[in-house]
Amino acid sequence: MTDDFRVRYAPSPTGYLHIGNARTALFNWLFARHYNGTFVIRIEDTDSARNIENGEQSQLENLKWLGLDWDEAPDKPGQYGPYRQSERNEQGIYQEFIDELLAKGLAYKSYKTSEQLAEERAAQQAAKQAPHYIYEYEGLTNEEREAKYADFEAQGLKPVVRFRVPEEKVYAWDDIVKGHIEIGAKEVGGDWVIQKADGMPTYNFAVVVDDHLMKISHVLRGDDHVSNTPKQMMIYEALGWDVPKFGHMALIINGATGKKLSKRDNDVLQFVEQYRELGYQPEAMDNFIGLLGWSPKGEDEIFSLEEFKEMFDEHRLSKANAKFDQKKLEWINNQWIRKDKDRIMPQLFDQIIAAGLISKEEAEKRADWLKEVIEVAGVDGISYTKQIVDLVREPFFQLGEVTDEMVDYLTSEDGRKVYDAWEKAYTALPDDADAGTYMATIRGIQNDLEIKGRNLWNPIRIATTHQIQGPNLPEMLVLLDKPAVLKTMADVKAKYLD
RNA sequence: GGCCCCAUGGUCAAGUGGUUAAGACGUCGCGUUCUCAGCGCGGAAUCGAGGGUUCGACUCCCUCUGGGGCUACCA
Repeated sequence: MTDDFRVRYAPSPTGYLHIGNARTALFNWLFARHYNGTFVIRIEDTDSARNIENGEQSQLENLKWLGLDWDEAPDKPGQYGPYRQSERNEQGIYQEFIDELLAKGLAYKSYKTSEQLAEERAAQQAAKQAPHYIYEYEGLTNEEREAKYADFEAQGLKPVVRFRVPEEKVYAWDDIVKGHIEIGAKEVGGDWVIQKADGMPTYNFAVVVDDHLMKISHVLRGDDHVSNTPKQMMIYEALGWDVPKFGHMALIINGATGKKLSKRDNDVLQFVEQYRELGYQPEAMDNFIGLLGWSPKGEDEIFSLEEFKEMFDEHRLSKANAKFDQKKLEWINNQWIRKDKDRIMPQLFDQIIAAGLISKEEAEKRADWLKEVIEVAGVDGISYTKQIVDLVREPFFQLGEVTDEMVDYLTSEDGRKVYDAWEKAYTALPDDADAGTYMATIRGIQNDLEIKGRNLWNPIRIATTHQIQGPNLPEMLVLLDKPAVLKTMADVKAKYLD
């Protein structure tokens, strides 16, 4: 580890780990690990009203699940702690710098009520002006201003602290992903709040203080922070601090709405947790997310975290927003599921057990059989492990309905002939016949009756499994219990053929 | 409205002045096969539009159009 590269992921515990956050975390991790730097996690919990119960814990847990680790965090204190802003605030870390700005006259106390602010804003909008904070102490001396403060205090008003924006300045930086960007100070909307009435610092202020104190060298974050950057640069400047390098990554877009992926979009699964429950693999999530807004040199698409780490190059970060492509995620997960079946098998067992198709004990007892069932049922076609349930249910655990179409196959002239021949042949076969034997038996019927294709296979398939389509029939027959199949056949015969 | 960013097929994207414009997902077709899945093969973009610059532009510049982000005592 070197101190040259110190990056951080700074979530606020207002919800569970979101795909967009996971991506920010992943790229920061990649950046840190690729350059042998330090990866810091800082919790930005300055909005107590929005913090949720298990937000922090759940986010960290899901980050771990994704295979990310960190060097400094609330649960792993380093030398720049604490790592929660609420705790840092309690220690007066922000207050110190707020006082400094106040003393230097670079910030001031403002007592305007939210009603006043709303009025001002409404008036400006009505006049077709951009909303812009109106400085209330224009032309006053320090003493006069202090006197006003005292007045307001006497009225019982609580102040916020606003930063006095140097309107004439222009802030510019060379963005790691977007290149040169410059934004005039007057565009930030006027003097902005650095400390709320409840004493908490605001995001744009705390982030600067913390990034500086934690010696963060590179800030990789979402595009949506571009317009915050000038605000933050003002603080660095006012406090005489060096500015870190910024990199603003393109956003992940909801394909349906075309907008930034939002927690309120119900048409897309938003949270890592949800994918985890469906049986997506962490490797697949990393793989997919790592390819959203970033591309490797070659033509391969399947990469492990370790490979991403080796290849990582911040210059290959994309500038354009990327739509979230669920289909591609499914394909990538399929690739990871198939990559190492033995590793996935326990998860598949769990899904089948959870669905109530088999008990845990029974699954263990018949593990070899269940493994075969999973394989034959078509595990190679699933997108996530939970899908295996629907694949194995019929005919291995339950029988489906016999549809009209199936009855037609069964009761046709060919169907009846095939059924009789099959019943005779199958009954005569040993209980442990293998797939080759079943295949040969069916081929034999084909030769004898000169019936082939669907007219041959469907009646047998339907009589034994109640299915008209499914995995290879001979392979299924090997896995099905012969007495049960005979019973199924007898029932079908009694109901439709007699 | 203002400011900022972006623009190669449905999607993710490679490509940094001269290429038959990679690859992947998805999709369509064909093949394998009783069917499904899988697998194999194949089809589909002239690079948002219009101007420039250049012997030559997907690649550079400008304008337009389109999309996105921000515009809180949220982060």
